[in-house]
Order: sequence, then structure tokens, then C-alpha cells
Amino acid sequence: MVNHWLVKSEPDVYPWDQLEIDGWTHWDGVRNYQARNIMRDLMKKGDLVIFYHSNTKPPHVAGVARVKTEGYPDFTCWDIKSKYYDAKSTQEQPRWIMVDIEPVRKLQPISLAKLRENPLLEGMPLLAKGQRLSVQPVSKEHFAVVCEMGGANIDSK
DNA sequence: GCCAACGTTGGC
DNA sequence: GCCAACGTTGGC
Repeated sequence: MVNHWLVKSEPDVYPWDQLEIDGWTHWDGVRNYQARNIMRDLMKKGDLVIFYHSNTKPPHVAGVARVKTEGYPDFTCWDIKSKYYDAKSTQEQPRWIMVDIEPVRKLQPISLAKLRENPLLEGMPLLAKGQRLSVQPVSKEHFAVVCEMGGANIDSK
């Protein structure tokens, strides 16, 4: 049983192509409790993840990734030099969690406008007004529609 | 650059 | 525990 998610990244910070170059990355720096809870409790190894480029022109879906390693403490919160440093997070009681993801395949870019135009994606959390969550759930059906729009048919039984 | 939406902080 | 002030996200 595979679940589906969507993660947002600003291409200026960490673009899809960098994920392909790196082979995998830890999804660090998430400082939102809702997003953390998803990574800590719900994301499982093998789950598929839509990789979305936010805060760019136009915002778009860039590819499909997969959870490589399930949630573990985000060590950037202990690094005093990191902008993600959090004094309230201790080694004993880490406050923040990250997962590792790896690329599955690149998609033809699908702009947010195109996503909004597709009636099959009605109700997708990403498209909800004021949706800011950087890690969010995607239904199996919506996931399949997005893959198809991006020119891929990904088997996610 | 603007601003709506939303999360967090901190005084009370 | 309330809520105003403030900060951030992110589309436009």
C-alpha cells in the first residue's frame, strides 16, 4: 500500500534537477508542525511524492520522487550556524523531523494554472485557497491524473 | 511589489 | 486560554 504526497520546493533553493544530480536528499528545514507530523507519522518508505516548484514563474509540478528513508530527526535544527537552528530542539527531544527522498522521474512541467483547469483535480489540497503547507497529502486518483498530465504513467499499486 | 491567508508568539 | 501583533508563504 503506497501513499501519495506533495512537497514544495523553491527552485532557487532546491530544484528538481539538483535532486537528480544528488541522487537523493534529506528534506530538511521543514518548520511547520502539520508538515512535520505528516513526515513523522505518515510518510512511509516507497511512498510517491509529487515534487512541486513554488514561488517561481509559473509555479509548477516538476517530477515524481519517492520516500527513501522514513522520518528521523532533522539535524539542521542543532546546527547553530544553520538558518534552521532551533534552540528549543534537543538531541534527547528533537522537535523537527525530515525524510529522505529520491527521484523517480521527471515530468513535463505542469503549471499551477493547468492544474486548476483540470476538473479531475477538483478538491486537491494544493489548489485550495490559502494552502501553504509544504508537505501535503494527495489522493491516489489525483496523483495519477497529475502523472498523466506530465506525460508519465507511474505504477503505484 | 502587493497582499491574502495562515501560523506563531507573547502579553494579559 | 484569548487574541492582537507580527512573520512567512506564495500566487498574482
